[in-house]
Amino acid sequence: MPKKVSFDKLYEMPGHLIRRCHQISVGIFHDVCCEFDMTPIQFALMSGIQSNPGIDQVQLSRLIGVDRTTIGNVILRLERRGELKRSADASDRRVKRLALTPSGESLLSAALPSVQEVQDQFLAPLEEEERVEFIRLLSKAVSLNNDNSRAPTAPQAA
Amino acid sequence: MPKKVSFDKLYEMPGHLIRRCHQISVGIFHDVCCEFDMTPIQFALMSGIQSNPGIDQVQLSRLIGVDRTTIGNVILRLERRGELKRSADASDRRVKRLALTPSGESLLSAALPSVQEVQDQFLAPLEEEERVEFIRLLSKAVSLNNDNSRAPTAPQAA
DNA sequence: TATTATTAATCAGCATACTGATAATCAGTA
DNA sequence: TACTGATTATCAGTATGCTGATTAATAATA
Repeated sequence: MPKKVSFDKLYEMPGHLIRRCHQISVGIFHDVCCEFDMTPIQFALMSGIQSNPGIDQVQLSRLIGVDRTTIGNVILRLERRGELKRSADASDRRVKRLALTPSGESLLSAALPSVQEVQDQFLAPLEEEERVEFIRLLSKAVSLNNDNSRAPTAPQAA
Repeated sequence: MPKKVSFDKLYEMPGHLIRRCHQISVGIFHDVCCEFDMTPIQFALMSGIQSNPGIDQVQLSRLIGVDRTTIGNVILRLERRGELKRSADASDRRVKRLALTPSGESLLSAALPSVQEVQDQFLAPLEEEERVEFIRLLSKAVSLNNDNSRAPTAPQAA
């Protein structure tokens, strides 16, 4: 079969490999955490709220690196499920402050070991030293490309 | 502000870091390739078809690691734009074979240098040795986790 | 031949992720 | 005070990525 330059290089392109890693990581998450009926982004969002109760949507989106429009929809779903509550800010009527409900707190605590298990399972095929280096390189790529991101993180809120 | 275990570890979790990398990679793609009005997955899909003209949707989805339902929608959009054509297989009426149109071939060729530039830009913050190691670790994580993936690749078609 | 199993493509539905625009509100200034 | 600019949340629209189900066609078998 004919082969062209564009496809020969696809399997070596960081963009393609990262998309596949993301796909795999999300797949493992759903396998391991299926009993909690939760998505990776919902876990991140609830973690951010738990650590910063009363945070608003914009600050939360900067904390975990999720687009502010996207986060609005995620919050809506979690609010409907009763895992968090929105309340109007007293001095600024634009702001809606976020806090977990007791149900949300329980869910987050219950899911945490499984979420850790997801990370371990993803890294399992790598050698111990490779795991450390992989995380270091991912962190470096993320932090040094942060300004190029569509939803840059600004974790000063935490 | 209070901090909890779940959030302390988020920034070190491969799942979170990979999601952010993906977000950044896609963001750079759209910045650099905006003139081509194309998405990363559309590029991958067109590359796969160019290298395997006449491939069907299932084989293509296994080649580039995209869910078969998702790929149907991407193909539909590219067909409407005139970048590819679907034609019924003669001996198996279930199968629809895919091929790029001249317009699709031109688009792919024109975009290739920019797509390469996306990869370079993403890797730019890393040292030369780190880039090689990063790609090696990404490849290893992808290939050894392939069976855990929701859309495992099976590149025997290429 | 008739039945069963498998496969390719599609459909409905949901969630993430973005763009660009808008409404409401707040802060700073002429 | 009135105006301007910035900010928070939201809306409409589009694309990727999945689940589970369905339809049509093929392949394998009793």
